[in-house]
Amino acid sequence: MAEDGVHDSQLLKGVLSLALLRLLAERESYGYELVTQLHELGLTEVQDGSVYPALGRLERDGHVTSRLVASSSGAARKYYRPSASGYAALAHIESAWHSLVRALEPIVSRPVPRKPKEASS
Amino acid sequence: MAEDGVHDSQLLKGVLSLALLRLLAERESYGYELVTQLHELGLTEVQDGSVYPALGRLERDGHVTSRLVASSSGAARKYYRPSASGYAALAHIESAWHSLVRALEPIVSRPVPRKPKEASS
DNA sequence: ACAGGTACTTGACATAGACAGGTACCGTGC
DNA sequence: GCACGGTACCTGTCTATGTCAAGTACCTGT
Repeated sequence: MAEDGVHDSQLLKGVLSLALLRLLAERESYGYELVTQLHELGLTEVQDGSVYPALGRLERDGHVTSRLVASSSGAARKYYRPSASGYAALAHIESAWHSLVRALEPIVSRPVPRKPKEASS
Repeated sequence: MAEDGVHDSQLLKGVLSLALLRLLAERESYGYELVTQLHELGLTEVQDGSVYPALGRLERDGHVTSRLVASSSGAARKYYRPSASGYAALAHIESAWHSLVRALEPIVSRPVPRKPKEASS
């Protein structure tokens, strides 16, 4: 068990763009590689079919720019890097993420009061 | 500033049911009160229009049971409490949440390498 | 009777992911 | 030369969840 890997699709929402932006801030990269990196981070459920559209959205919103680079070992790669607005968005989302984590902490980090049934002693 | 309150609708997805289930594990409650509690936790963006459907889903999925209780100061309240399956679901979602937080930590807790533009001295 | 707070419900709408399929490039083996 | 598998990307369809806005209903105080 605990063979985790997040696997709760809803929780991923919004987090993907955060992770992507953050990874790209670290260094320019492309979809295929980002998927691999996400998997290594433990986000094993993330599909490439989620990543490419996400990158598309980031680009559409002007948060990243892309350039095509021919590869000698397969199809051409589309490298992305954050734009100035991407850095701003990253800061914003990251702060929202921290707020969320902090907001949830008081309740999730407290042991669950077990009381599945009334212990009618 | 910092008047935050998460406000990134996508990030809330999936987290709402976690928070709701957790709060209900703490003690039986009803929609209106849960909304208030969430706001106090810092989840100020959560609308009652999100909470009631969420509670409905939890009930539909058998994770909570409800009972109607007349109130002497307004409309009747629908009190919810987790079922056995709700406790199981809570444990599951909570573990997924922790995995997610842990997975993101290595990247978000590192200072962002600022490089908005090539410093062409 | 009416205003206003309490409390729940509903429907139209938007969005992000999951999933599955398709395209295309490249080097290797035969 | 050609099939094959790995690299790389794109797209369409479906579903879940939230947002927003509106509506219903109960109860108390005036």
